[in-house]
Amino acid sequence: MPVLLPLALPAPYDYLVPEGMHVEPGHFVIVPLGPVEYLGVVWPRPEGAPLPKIKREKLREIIEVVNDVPPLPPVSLDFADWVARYTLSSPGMVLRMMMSSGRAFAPPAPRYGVRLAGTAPSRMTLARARVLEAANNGLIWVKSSLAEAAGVSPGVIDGLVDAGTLITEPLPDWHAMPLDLSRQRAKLSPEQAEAARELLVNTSDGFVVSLLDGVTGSGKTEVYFEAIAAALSHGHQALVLMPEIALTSQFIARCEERFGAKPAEWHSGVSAPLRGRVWRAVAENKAKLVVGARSALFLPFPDLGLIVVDEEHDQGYKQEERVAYQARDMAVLRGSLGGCPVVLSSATPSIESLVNAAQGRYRHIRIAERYQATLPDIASIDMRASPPERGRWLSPVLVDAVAETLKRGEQALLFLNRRGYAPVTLCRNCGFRFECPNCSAWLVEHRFRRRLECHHCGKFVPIPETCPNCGAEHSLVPCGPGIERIAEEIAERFPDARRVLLSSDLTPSISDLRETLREIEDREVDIVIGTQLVAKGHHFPGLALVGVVDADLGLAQADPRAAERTFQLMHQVTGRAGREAIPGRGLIQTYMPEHPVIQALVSGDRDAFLEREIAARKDATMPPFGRLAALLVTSSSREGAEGYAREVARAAPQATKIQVLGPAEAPLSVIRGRHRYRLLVKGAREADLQAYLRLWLSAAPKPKGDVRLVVDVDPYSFL
DNA sequence: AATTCTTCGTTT
DNA sequence: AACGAAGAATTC
Repeated sequence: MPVLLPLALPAPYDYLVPEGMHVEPGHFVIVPLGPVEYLGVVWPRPEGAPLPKIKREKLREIIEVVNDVPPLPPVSLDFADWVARYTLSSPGMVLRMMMSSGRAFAPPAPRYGVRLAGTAPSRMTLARARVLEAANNGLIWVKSSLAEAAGVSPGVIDGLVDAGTLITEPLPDWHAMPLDLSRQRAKLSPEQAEAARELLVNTSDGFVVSLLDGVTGSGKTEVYFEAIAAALSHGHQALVLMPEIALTSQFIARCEERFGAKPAEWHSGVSAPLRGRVWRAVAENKAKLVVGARSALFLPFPDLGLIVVDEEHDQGYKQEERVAYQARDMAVLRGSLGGCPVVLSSATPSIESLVNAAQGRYRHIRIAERYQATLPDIASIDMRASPPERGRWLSPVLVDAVAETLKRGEQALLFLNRRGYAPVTLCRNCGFRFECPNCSAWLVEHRFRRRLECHHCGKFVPIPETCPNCGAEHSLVPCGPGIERIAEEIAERFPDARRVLLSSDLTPSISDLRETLREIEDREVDIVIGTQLVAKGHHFPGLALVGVVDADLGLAQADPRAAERTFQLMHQVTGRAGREAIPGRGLIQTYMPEHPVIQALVSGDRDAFLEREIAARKDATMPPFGRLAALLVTSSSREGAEGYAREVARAAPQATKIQVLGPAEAPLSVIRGRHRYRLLVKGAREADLQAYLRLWLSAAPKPKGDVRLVVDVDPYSFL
């Protein structure tokens, strides 16, 4: 029997099944490998596949079947093979992603909760009465959640346990979510109702991809909730993928409102024991609704009836390290293998998805109207015509708009997609610039943490007093703005406003971030200053003005998706303004107001911009009209990386519809002390890129020494 | 991933 | 000759 191990091996290994043992594909088994034992999964042998070519006497026996873990469903095995073939990674590494919950394979630690026993405590207090009332439903409660529900401290619960009023009982492994599908759904506008009707048709019969394309604030979530409700009511499981899991608290609250129960969460912030329980609950078909980051796609759903990819355009869906995959695309693959409908939702769909919709592969559902609100009025600020004062970064036009907004008692948001205080620090005396010793990048000043940081390797040094090059004192000057510097300028200009700075490096825990977001929602803040974080799908009801500090930042990159990305980001962040009763306004600071991206944002003519962008992609046969793969060669020595990259390039086979570009030194030529060279493979849409790459890599010499080669199919980063 | 095998250079 | 470290090869 083939057994796949969660290791970087090229294929499953064969094992003998001992007399009396019964195994099926998907079963977890313990097998010997060399001198050690591993947990692996019995794998199906593809039809017509050659029997093992190794000598029969070399085969060893399976040690045992792990029966207390539910087996991987057949669709998961199929999915793992497909993902491995598509990404050119080893199937074992994909299996590792599927098994990444570790704890699921240890017998689950018994957990205890408390239940009301009936006997009243001899001493009754107000707090105890509240607990009794909350626990009156006869259910078993987790201690901490009972304390929270009753609004008392955990000590009160322990006191009642000692008094015998509450008794300790084992908790079930998973609270089968008491889904309430009979709930009154939110009132849908006629346009939403029509979109929901269309979506329900699309998602009622097996694999179909729907692109739910609705302007920010059009209520896409309510629309796809209808499809989720339908899948759940048929008894299927449903999965919602989100790009930024830190920002899902609002979504979870809405799920609770709509379905009467919290969905299972799956992301890096979930504790290891809970991940184990979620994994098992998914495999046992007990967890019916899962919300998660891209890795949730690899959970062992036995009966998945719907996949929703929210904010499908988001770059966060692309995993770069280890197995390089695009979760949005793999979601479509998972849907097709499982015969399950897929919904891609966005206010600014990716060019890839729009082209797929236009060519009929996806069904396009558009919602043009905002629900109970109008779209924000967007204008650009020509920084050449109304420049900021020296050493400042906000144009007088934007400052006035913020002042006006505050006067009306409304909220303003300033967006700059650059962490830290200043991107470069230099010496006024000798011109020295602080550079990372391990990377070809400047050190970014983080004034809040009083240090210079490298954003690529994490190295940091305290901000020195004197120039390390010429020794001059007080000669170091920060150059250019980061988000902390904008916060400083805002603090100087609006000292009385309540301000909050949101940046991924300043908000350590997910719960802190959620708390801050709640404060903003509850209007405890007047001005929000933030990076990327604030652009992503969070709804602030009091927000009237969004100011983009530097719209040109993303346009400078030599990246085929730079324009698309900038448009999406600007559109998303300005779309935060003006919901519900407040009309919104977006102001975009730029030195090139005539740029098509800025023009498209200001005029609101998305379609004209997209048409141009699509035509440009088509001309250059860039994705989705052509296919790309990137090869990255790294080594601690420049010569080693360059030399091997050239050898690999020389081994490239001839093919009519595929060309190889490079090698070229990567734009970020050194990261973490490793020199980087890139090769780009460009193929026609119909070309079998994976077959070509496999042929090529088998013909290429093996990397020697510390040289590494990684393949990235459908790359999104060109650095 | 973990272990063993191979190679090469150094030490006694 | 013996030892040890580093890198390559193997595991079914």
